[in-house]
Amino acid sequence: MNKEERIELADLLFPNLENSIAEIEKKYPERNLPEDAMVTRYGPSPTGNVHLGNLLSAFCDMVYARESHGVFFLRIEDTDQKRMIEGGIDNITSVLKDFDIIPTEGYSYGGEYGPYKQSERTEIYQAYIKELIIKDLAYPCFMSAEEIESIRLEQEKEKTKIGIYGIYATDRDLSLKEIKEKINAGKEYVIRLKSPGNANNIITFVDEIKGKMKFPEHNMDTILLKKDGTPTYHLAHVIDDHLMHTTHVIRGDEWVSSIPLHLQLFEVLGFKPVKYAHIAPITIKDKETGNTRKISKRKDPFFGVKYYEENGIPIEALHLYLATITNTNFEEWYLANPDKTIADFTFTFEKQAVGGTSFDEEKLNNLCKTYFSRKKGEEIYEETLAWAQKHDTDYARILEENKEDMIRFLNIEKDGPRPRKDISKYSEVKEEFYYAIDEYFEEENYRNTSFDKEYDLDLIEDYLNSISLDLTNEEWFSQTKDFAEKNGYAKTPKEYKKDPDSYKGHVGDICEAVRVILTGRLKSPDLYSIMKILGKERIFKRLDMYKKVVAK
RNA sequence: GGCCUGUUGGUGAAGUGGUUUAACACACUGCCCUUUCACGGCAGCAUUCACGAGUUCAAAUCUCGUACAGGUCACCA
Repeated sequence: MNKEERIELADLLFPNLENSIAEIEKKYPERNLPEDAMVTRYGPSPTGNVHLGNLLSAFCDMVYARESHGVFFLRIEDTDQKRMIEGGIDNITSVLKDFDIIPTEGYSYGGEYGPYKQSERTEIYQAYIKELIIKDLAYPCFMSAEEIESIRLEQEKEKTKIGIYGIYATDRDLSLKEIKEKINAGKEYVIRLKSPGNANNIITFVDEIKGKMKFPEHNMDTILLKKDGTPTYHLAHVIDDHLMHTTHVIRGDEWVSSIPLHLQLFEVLGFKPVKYAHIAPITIKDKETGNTRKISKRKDPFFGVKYYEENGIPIEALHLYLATITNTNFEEWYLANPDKTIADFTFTFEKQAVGGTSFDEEKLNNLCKTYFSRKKGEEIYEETLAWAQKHDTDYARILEENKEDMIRFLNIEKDGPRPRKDISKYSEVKEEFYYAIDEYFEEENYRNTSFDKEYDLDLIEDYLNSISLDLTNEEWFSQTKDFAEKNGYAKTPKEYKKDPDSYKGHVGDICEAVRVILTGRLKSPDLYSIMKILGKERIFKRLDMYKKVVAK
């Protein structure tokens, strides 16, 4: 085909395009940003639930754009209408919102570089395809699924590379006449790239994360436009990221193998290529096989984003975990800087893992504890309440009714430099502080306490009568020791251990009895703080309850 | 099978040719602190970096081979 014929073909295939390439390009001017600013994008396809890996890549997009004062936009990649699921798009936007990963631009956020939904951009892709046909870099291909399948079988047998290329690309050099005949006969077709590559050439490429890589040049006549006129991911990616002036495409490792194709498309279309940063997959040990593998939506519902929400893992703690996966030096920095947040950290591609990253639940758990330990009681209260309103409305009611008490309980031992780390999830607050709520405490009625140990309840009653609740912690403990001594108990466990026969016990035994009576358990945060919050009236009420239970 | 990428302790990992007798964190164990539990402190936990060969005065770090693992090879993204 000569150029005139190709123009005729292009017009025949795409007769009614509204805008020329020149007009399209005009609508997407350079962005007015500082020189080093990164423009990143999250491009989910609304075909299922969002999982941890998706979240990680969106998180990376966000932090890199934020720290370089760039742009992070959301683009819905819905070119495959068949796989769309109902509510898929809304699900994506709401998950991003819930997880506090907020684009600065894009679908549902607005911006000048839209539309940010690929299904609304079909004509744009077609305009570029039309150009490629004129330039002899794309062609209509009429091969049927059966033909392609038989070629594949043959290639498998011959042990050659699988795909449509070279001699297998039978429709590559059809004449205009032949094409017209096929179209008139009602044959359906796709548009394929007329790949100018030679697989014997080696191309080198530098990934922002993985570093230098070598590949054979791309030589497949990859499908660019599907039978229904919509683009494949590859075409849409290259055109959109060109027009939207994306500087860095941060995406999953699974895309590495299409780098040669994408690079070739940038070249063929005359675009400046983006920089790529391929994130190592989050992996998990498969329970059945014992092998490490990438997390999957189907096999690991656990890694669906809902899990975190439902179990009350704080979003910020999850961010912390994503940050430790993103940059291997983050965790150490965070621990060394107790007063700083993620936004103060500078992420770099160099510090990003190259191989797979195993999901470590223990680590997440620990990060959550650190997160809670750094929060004030008020904050924990508010966040827990917000969570409970969604997932445990009964507890939300209780929290609201006991707001002041709860905050005081949550603040116990928060003043010092070494805060407690006993909560890792919102859902644990209820269990950890059930004794803070009279209603629960009465219900529980020492259910989890074993009564094999007998306490001198008269003595404890005397003690509780004698102790004032207006003391400092030091004064209280010193008085408690005095009380212990007066009543035949050792002042310290050490003294007791030296000469157990001379004492009935030691001060710790008295504290233990009080602790069991007031909280129903052997372990608790600072006892005197609890006593102060409860007040005398509730203290004696609990003592009476305890007596009744023991009497049974 | 082709192509690409990995492989460091119980776990996540730092490490880019020589102050590495391999950081840090999690987990675990022991001790200390202590009214309990946490928190915190100290100590222990890889004489060795999948294996084999090579380059070098010097290798976890560079090269090659082997094994294993992961990814990918759709009119899905």
